[in-house]
Amino acid sequence: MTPPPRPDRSADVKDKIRSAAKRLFTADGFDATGIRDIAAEAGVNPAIVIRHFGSKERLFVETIDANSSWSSALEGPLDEIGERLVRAVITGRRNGLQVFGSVVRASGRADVRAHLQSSLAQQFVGPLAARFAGDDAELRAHLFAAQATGLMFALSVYDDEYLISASADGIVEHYGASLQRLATG
Amino acid sequence: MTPPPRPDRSADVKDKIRSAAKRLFTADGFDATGIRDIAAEAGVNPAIVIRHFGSKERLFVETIDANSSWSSALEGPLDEIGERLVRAVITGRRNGLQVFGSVVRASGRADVRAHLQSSLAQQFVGPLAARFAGDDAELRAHLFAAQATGLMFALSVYDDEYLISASADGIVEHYGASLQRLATG
DNA sequence: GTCTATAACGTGATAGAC
DNA sequence: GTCTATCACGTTATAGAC
Repeated sequence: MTPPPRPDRSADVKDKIRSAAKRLFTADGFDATGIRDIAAEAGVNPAIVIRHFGSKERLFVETIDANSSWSSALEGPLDEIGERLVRAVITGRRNGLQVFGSVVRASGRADVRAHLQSSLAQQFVGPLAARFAGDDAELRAHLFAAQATGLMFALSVYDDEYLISASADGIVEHYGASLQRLATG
Repeated sequence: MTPPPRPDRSADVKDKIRSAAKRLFTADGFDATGIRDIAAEAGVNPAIVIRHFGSKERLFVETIDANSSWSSALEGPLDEIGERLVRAVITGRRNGLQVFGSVVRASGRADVRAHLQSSLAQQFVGPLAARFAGDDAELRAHLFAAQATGLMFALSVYDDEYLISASADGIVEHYGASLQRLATG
């Protein structure tokens, strides 16, 4: 009568798939990593990946979060937010930028684009708009997000070698100040 | 001895393929448009597309230019360059943004990324660095490009609905001024 | 000999039978 | 859960047409 212990082996398998997918998607991007690669790394059969997650695209969306790396930089004093965010993007884990790049490149798919939009809205624009002052606060929050993603874009999508190897201080000074202007005028 | 009349039928075919490719790549993106779609629209056989252009990727690179739409906005007085560029991006052909988005999403491929980099360097960063003053002119030119692409990115890649339907004047006022700061301090 | 067309190969994601 | 089939894709081999 007592239900069997139910170790629920499938939760285990899903986790293994998730972490394999996360590593491969981050390193190689959406297109270049196949279901077979993920399955091999997780030690399971390719078909069960689809069976558990529905499609490669859904697995990607469920596994990857484009903006989690620097949302913490949005907290703290508002009059230094530009500098703080720029520094977080530049010096933060290179991993965060890689993830951002892989999401951007996969954003042709509707589900991925929707995920990118809502992630930016919830982790970026929303919190900013709530803190900014003035009646154009929402507009400035959107523009702040656009400018911030511009830097991530340069570092992770088109790989601006000059900026990648430039001194952090120079970037912080100029780009941070330019961002700050949108936050506090 | 006289060279043959050279009707060169193949130039004709190449042109038809090019314009079909341009339209489809722009409208649907790199992944979603197949060689077979392009061939059908051009009225030719799929195999000759590859024969003439080598690969789908090379056809893409040869057909699409991510930044040609607004490079003209970089000319003119330097003390209004921020406003001028923002206005060009916002009010310019929606086509230019679509092309930009399709290049960005295809930038996982090495050839496409290289093309995007050199296009930005030659049409954007180079001319800017030459006109900016100060010893950090080159750094500011790169940051200017990063910020400018941030706006294009918002409008064409993650499709920020708020910005897309916002009044041009508000965006020009804030983002243009923030850009201008990098151009002339 | 160059341009074009037909058919086929290899690989990818995914669906269905067992 | 596993295996196999299916379908679409980019690409290539090959052979015909001018």
